[in-house]
Amino acid sequence: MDASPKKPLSPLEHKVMEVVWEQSPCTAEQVRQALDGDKPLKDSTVRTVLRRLEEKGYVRHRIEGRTYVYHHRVPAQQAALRAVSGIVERFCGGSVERLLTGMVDSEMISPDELEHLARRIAEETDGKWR
Amino acid sequence: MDASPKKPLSPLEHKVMEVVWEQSPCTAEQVRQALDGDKPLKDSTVRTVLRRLEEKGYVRHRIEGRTYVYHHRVPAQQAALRAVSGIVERFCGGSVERLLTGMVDSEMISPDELEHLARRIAEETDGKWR
DNA sequence: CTCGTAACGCTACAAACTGTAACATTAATG
DNA sequence: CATTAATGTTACAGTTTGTAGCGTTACGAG
Repeated sequence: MDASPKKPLSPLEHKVMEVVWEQSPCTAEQVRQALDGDKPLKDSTVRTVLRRLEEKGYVRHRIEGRTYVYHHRVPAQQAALRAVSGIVERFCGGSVERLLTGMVDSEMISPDELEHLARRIAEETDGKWR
Repeated sequence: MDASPKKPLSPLEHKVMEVVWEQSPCTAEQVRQALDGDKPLKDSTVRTVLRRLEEKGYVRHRIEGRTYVYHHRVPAQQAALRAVSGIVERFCGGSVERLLTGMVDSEMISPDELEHLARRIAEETDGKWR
């Protein structure tokens, strides 16, 4: 089977994915509209990107009537994790600790908050598993 | 001023950066040797990559005698954090919590370990500041 | 049944990025 | 001054990205 996608997303692909993640099942046209902003893309452009995303394994489509309805294959969070673990791997020599320390140092999160979250998560999973 | 680099690194650039991060100040030749493995690169190749890395703001060089000595401009950890925060931003809607939850769910780190680290980090920073 | 139209398929293409490198220049050094 | 170690300059093919045009086709309106 084709494992989860590992290829990185280009900026535009990313924007498209954001829409897909948010709108769950959606058509190319919906994506196009969601993205229109300052620079409206041609529908063919959007469809190309979606096709590439499908090739990369990020989305899949089903046919409804004669319309392609796309939906993501991997949840945003999973994609994020994959990306993060890649980063941790490459930049921090695989040390999650160093990453967390860094997140605190750089004030991405406060020590307190981190501890809080950690505890909560521990509790939750604890309840769930044991 | 040129803010810290935001451009992503290509695979090869990344490998080079790893060497630079590890060997601190180093020459192109040193990098080349560190990378030689199965596929030795020409020195000009390495120098090109280093130059590009300098353009991207990841390294800087000083001249020693007539040799370029490179050193990183941003520590590996900082680069990692920058990357991670970008990810959290884009994939998780800025929620660090969701990221952590995900890291636990995906077993990147166990709940216990996370709690442990969190506590230690909290203590450390606490001790450092107050 | 005929047409306009909505949707998709296929193909293209220039710009930027990557990996890789050859060749030119230049400044110490013996 | 010739050799050589280092850098400067330039190139180039392959891939990725952003963007899109054009062709085909199945429906629904008339």
